[in-house]
Amino acid sequence: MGIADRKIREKEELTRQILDAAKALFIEKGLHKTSIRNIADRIEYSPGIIYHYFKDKNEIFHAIHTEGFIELRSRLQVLASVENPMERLKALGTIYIQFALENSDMYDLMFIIEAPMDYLNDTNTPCWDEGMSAFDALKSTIKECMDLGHFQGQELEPLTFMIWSTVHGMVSLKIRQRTNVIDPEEVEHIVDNAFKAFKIMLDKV
Amino acid sequence: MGIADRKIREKEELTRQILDAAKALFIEKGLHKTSIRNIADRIEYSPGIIYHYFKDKNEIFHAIHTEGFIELRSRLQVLASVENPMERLKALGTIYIQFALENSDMYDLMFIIEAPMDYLNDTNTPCWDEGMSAFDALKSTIKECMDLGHFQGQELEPLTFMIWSTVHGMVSLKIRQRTNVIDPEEVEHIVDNAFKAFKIMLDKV
DNA sequence: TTAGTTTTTTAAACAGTGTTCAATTATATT
DNA sequence: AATATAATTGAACACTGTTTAAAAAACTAA
Repeated sequence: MGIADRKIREKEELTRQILDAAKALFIEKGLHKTSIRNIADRIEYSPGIIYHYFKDKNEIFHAIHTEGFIELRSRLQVLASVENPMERLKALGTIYIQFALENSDMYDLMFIIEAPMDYLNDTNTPCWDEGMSAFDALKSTIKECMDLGHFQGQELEPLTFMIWSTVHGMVSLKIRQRTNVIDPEEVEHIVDNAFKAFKIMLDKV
Repeated sequence: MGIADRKIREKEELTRQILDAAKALFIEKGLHKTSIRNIADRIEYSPGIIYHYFKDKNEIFHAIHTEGFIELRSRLQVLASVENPMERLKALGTIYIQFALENSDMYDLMFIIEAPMDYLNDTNTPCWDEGMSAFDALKSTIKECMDLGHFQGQELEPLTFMIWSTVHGMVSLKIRQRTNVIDPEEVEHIVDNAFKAFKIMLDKV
């Protein structure tokens, strides 16, 4: 059935249009100032149509959050060539921070706002797959470090969560404008310097 | 003028009523589900009245955020009796985390949501005083640690921001439901264990 | 080509949001 | 008691996410 195929294709195309419009508006106007009507306006459809393609706004947020993880994963691909696990761990942090600060709205969506997690709760999805696989990737790198004798006296999972928390903490304080505790001229480089401080620490233990 | 005094007192009383109602609703319904009309309903006034006491919703958020800092500061008072700065630093982290998890809506208000920072921007307030003084308190404890020979090769400010980021990262990932990357049964204690991992690290450097 | 069926899309409505402001009510002063 | 001042309200405005009956479009079969 060629017609049925085309219909499926058309449905997918509109789904993409909605997500692309939403994504573009997130960057242009910010996450909070993007409404369903804004998205509908941009794709030149009535607002109602969106609810035939997505359950609610949270599902749109979740879908884009998933695409953010795909982008992050692809950025982390280059780490495969880094042999030394300690070097790889540090490079992972650098890429993570870079991703967060270059795509702060996307990072916000992935790791700060409630919407994508609310979607998981609403649909009774027990696991946050995207988060889990990212966490596992970090965990396995840290495991390799431990196998080489680093981080002695530490447990793998708490340590992994702690390291993730450190970089998340830095970028989320920056994104949510809590870095104004420091000299405004220095703010630009504070995250960089703080991450350097963290790398110094990691090397010592 | 007794009448003028009473008028001032009455104005202060209504201001307090508004803030108390808002605070109570934040805890009962959550930050996001509390509206100006909810607050007005609770104090049995019309919604319009609130705008004679506060510029906008952000100012209410900011005012309560300030009270959160007073509460946090008072909790940190006990640290004065801890002589050893390393012990004090670790105890500071413990109290900070406890405060955050016991008053997650208040923590959200203080360190995650945009509203109080938006208020500072709207009113052209250059400094985030509450954040700065909390940061300075942390900084001076870490300075004492460094004077005793800890954290060699580190710069004070980046290190301070890094340590803050670590605890902030842990609690904010928890508060915004990103801890579901771990076995649900372990989630309860993950922040505790991660902070233990951090303390082990601090002791080694 | 026409008639009937199915799918897609819309417009309007609902209940809510923050905010503003003219009109009203209450209080204080002369 | 009349006037001036301050406090409070209610309705309106321009939004928000979401639902749904109705209209439009597309497809199928005679």
